[in-house]
Amino acid sequence: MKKPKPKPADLSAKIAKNIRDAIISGALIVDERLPSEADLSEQFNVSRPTVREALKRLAAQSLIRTQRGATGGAFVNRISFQDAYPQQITTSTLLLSMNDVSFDVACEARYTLERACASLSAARRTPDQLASMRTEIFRQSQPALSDEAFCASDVAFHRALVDGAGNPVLSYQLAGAVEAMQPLMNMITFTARSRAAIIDLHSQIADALEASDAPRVEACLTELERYTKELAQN
Amino acid sequence: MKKPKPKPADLSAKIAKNIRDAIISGALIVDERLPSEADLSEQFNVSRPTVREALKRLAAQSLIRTQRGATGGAFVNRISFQDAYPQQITTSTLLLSMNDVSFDVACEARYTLERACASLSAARRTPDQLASMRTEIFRQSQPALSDEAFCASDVAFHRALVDGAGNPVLSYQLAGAVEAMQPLMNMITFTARSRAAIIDLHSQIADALEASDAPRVEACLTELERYTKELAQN
DNA sequence: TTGAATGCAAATGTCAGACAATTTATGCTC
DNA sequence: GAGCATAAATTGTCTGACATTTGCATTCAA
Repeated sequence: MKKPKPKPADLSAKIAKNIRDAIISGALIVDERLPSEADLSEQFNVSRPTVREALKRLAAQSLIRTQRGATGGAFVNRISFQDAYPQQITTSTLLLSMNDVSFDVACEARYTLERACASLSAARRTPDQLASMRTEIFRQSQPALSDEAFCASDVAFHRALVDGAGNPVLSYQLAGAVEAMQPLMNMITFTARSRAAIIDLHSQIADALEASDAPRVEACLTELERYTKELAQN
Repeated sequence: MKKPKPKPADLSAKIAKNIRDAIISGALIVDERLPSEADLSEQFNVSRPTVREALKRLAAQSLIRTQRGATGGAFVNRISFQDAYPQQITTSTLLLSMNDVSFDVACEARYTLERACASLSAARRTPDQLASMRTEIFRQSQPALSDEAFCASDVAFHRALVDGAGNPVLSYQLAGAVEAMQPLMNMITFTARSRAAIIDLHSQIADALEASDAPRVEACLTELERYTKELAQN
């Protein structure tokens, strides 16, 4: 009655949750070494394989890392933004492909978030980031570029724009939204004319960022959103 | 020479990557059943415990689910937004706490993203979502509320605002940014006066959303960001 | 005395086989 | 035909063992 359906979690899941909670709460701090697998199996009263399954779950989330040898063991991992990117992107990509998210909805989310970065990026973008954008624009102008490579360059351009905001938290959150769109974008075939239109908007964005003209960046992004949706309908 | 440092991944990690790639590429489709653990151990030429470690890694990412019994096995999971929320929040929270992200940077990211939702939410928020916000505002006005409960209600209010945009992708991406801030917010002590100021802004936001006045929502959020940062400095 | 080689110990990685628990399908009985 | 018992398939867990890696202490030689 008290538990009508809350599934009776497996032992390895319970143990993983136990350790995960300890990490989140701060009871286990970064780089701290967990007890050995043998010790853990004794503490939790389970066998070593079960403990290992639990540790692998945590390793899959980058919460711990393991090291062999005499002073080895499992250590609480300092999750870096770099560690978190691939997972974030994988999850976002699968969310879009598995849940019948329409192109328009995904596109709207992406450009809405990106516009949010516009004013910060206009104020803070570094010369380096501007140069990255110009490089990608040049790459996109090569007619021999495949559609996929064009999309990849498009992603790189927009990531440089986002990184221009100089806020790592923002960059991380946006990575999922921007990169997860790529498989959807890959389904579009770009004509020479549509490429030219996109490149033109990219150039305007780069110019506006260089001039610290945030409203114009936002306007270009809005136009880019509209144009992308239009392309996707054909 | 070809591999200066690429770590020699463990067998269970290799197998997990193998299956994960198959899922991402679409070679394995949603709800498809993987071979049994015995079959997999034969296919990959490893023992069953090793296969199981690999499957647990995938289960930790919600890529598969397992079921016992005669017709049981491991099935490709349809990742729902609901599945992805907790992971997204856990990762975001740890990223903030483990990487010395300053309160200001996290706060800026959060409110920048939230402002991005303002115009959509002003146009689309449902009466239900407005009611949720009013409910949270009322809750926040109870003087007996603990600081932690006040923060939790604050999160609920802002999530209703974000959900008002009616874009699940946006809601998902924002969840990480908003919820991950909570541990940082919990370190603030709210005086009666600061609570009143926050509640007043919340009310203004709800009013502006009801009136579909997007610019005013954005202005209030900006003021709320400024005020929150000010509180954090004391 | 110093340095390098060696061996030991501790820990994770892997394997093999067995049994338990759970769920479905099957076949038997009435 | 319905209901019940049984069997089969599959994951969950345990036990024990061996392989591999790594750090450290010890030992031996220069």
